[in-house]
Amino acid sequence: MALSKTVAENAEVGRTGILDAAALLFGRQGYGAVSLRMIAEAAGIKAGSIYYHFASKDDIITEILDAGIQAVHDEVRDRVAALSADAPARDVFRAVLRGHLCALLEHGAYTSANVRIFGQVPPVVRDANLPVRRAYEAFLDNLLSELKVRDAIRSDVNLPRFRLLLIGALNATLEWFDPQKGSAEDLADDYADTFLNGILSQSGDNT
Amino acid sequence: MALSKTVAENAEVGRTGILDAAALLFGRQGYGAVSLRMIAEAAGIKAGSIYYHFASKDDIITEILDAGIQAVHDEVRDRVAALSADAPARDVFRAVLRGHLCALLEHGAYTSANVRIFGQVPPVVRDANLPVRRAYEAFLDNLLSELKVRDAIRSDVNLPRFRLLLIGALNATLEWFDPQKGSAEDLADDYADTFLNGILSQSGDNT
DNA sequence: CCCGACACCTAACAGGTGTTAGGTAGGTGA
DNA sequence: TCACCTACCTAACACCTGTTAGGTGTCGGG
Repeated sequence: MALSKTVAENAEVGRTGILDAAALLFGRQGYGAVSLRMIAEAAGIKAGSIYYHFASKDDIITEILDAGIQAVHDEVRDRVAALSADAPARDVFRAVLRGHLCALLEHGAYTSANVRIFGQVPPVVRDANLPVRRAYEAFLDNLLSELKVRDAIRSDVNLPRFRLLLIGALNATLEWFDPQKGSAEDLADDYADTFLNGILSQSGDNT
Repeated sequence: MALSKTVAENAEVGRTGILDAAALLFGRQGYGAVSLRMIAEAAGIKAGSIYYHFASKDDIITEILDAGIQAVHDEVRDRVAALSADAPARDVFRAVLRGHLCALLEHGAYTSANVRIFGQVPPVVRDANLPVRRAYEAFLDNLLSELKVRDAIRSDVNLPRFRLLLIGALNATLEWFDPQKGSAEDLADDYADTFLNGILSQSGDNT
């Protein structure tokens, strides 16, 4: 009875439970600061049992990193795909920002872990994550250059550099974003306006 | 002779050498991943000797965090102060971005350590860093609101939020910036143009 | 020539690290 | 009923952690 319930719980937890717990801890405390014993405790098991599901600590983090990027990529792709083919450039740009920010800020233990610890993970782990990362970057670059071809984006904008600026600004939001002070979608729309229009007065004052 | 040379080296190193080595390592590998023995080795001494200069690991990191913010604050303040009082808004904005990026990207072991590990440091350390951090933020807010009063920035721009967007985008550059592919000043000017003017075509296409 | 002071050293402490070998309880299919 | 598989467990491994106590050599001042 008590035991069968335990089994049922673990059946729901298991491998996924370990990943969830690890993603949360890595994102909050950094890669080197989180031990397998912390992860195990958060997942409700003992440290040694992790090795039934994963070959090493690096193995766990590799999987988390990939899932983090993929979640954002999927969310952005779906939102853009939901638009009609001739949607205004402003709407496409908004969909990108909304997808990225919602995935990052609202259901993103894996995503925020990726943003926070990618820079401090062993080189072999970072290299393993690069293909998924590059795929998302290429997807964004394609989207942006399509807008440029449509003449919606100024021709003098350096697109790869703007993509870096954009992703950097978006990812940085998880350092201060508070869902109680406004939704991720509102934030995305506000950011979109800033990026599209700039902050300079139309009057062109420069005194 | 050999010994006196060692002493001379240590006189130059000592406390500062420990801080320099620690800042570099913390920035690269994260707070929890860097041990006192690593710092000691990088500084050319033994782990126990660190306690002659610092009371604890937290003590070291606290000092690094403060110095990191202060370096950026000083650089930006000096560059803005060097402008004439009636300098065009565009020049003021450029000076801010140049100062921040140069401090961050060109001589910033402390600064980049701050950006990378502030989020993963023990709460007590983070709290100790908040006053210096808030001072820089307030300085930037003042600068920006001055530009707004001068009618250079559109009235519908949410300044505190734009400041977060700006700092986030600037800080993110150290994840990819390569000094061999262009100077920090050029990057700053490019970013400034993007923020001021936006990326949208003047023609206002939205098809 | 001796006295501190300075800046380091060694050796050890209790506890934490990733990882492994071997054991065990409960459910499944024959 | 039996064997097997899954998903965990315990105990230990060698090593690394922040930190401390006490020792050592070199220096400038009296």
